Amino acid sequence: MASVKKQELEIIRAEMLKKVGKNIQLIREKKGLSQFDLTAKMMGEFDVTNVSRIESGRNNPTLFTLFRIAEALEVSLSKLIDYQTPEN
Amino acid sequence: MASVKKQELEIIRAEMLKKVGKNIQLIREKKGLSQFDLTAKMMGEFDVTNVSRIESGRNNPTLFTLFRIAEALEVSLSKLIDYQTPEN
DNA sequence: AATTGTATTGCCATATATGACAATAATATT
DNA sequence: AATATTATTGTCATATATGGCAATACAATT
Repeated sequence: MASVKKQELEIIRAEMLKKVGKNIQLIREKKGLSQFDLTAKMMGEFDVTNVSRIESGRNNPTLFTLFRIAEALEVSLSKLIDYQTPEN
Repeated sequence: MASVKKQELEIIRAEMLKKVGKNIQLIREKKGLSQFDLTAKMMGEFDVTNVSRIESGRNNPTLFTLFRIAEALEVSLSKLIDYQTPEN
């Protein structure tokens, strides 16, 4: 596993971030919340621009950020990042 | 929720990180792997010292780091960070 | 006690997530 | 079309996760 090429790793990373981001966006929209609404429900401060960047896979959020988003969306952390590596 | 005090937020964060870290450690040990073994199974490079810091809750790992750990431990991401906010 | 494997801690450098704000784009809604 | 709401993108500053390495601590075994 550690032998994955750097280029390849970047692709895996991008794909995963995009997938989880999309999932977050889906859950948010299902709840009828705007990105701003979400930040308003989050514990502590969170800038709305970062929601956009996370949902589009541009940012690689920290566990604590994911935790706060999950809380605000009233779903479990597991549900939020529900992701399985695609089978080959 | 955004009205949580900064001090309080810090406590919630620390508690969550510690819990998830313990969970990771538990899964790793159940698989009979040392921290070093884990890094060896991870995609790309990962420094062993950071495993220690994550497991003890000192670090706030990124989603991609959690993803790589999950892969190496052969569990789903959801399982890895399986965490529920304690009921009041 | 000595050795060996494992884990923790400290330090520094680099990369990047986030805060903050402005500008632009995209999407309703009227 | 005009306006309002929402989302995206850019830039800069700050905080911190990670890479890398050394030193120390801890645990188990002999």
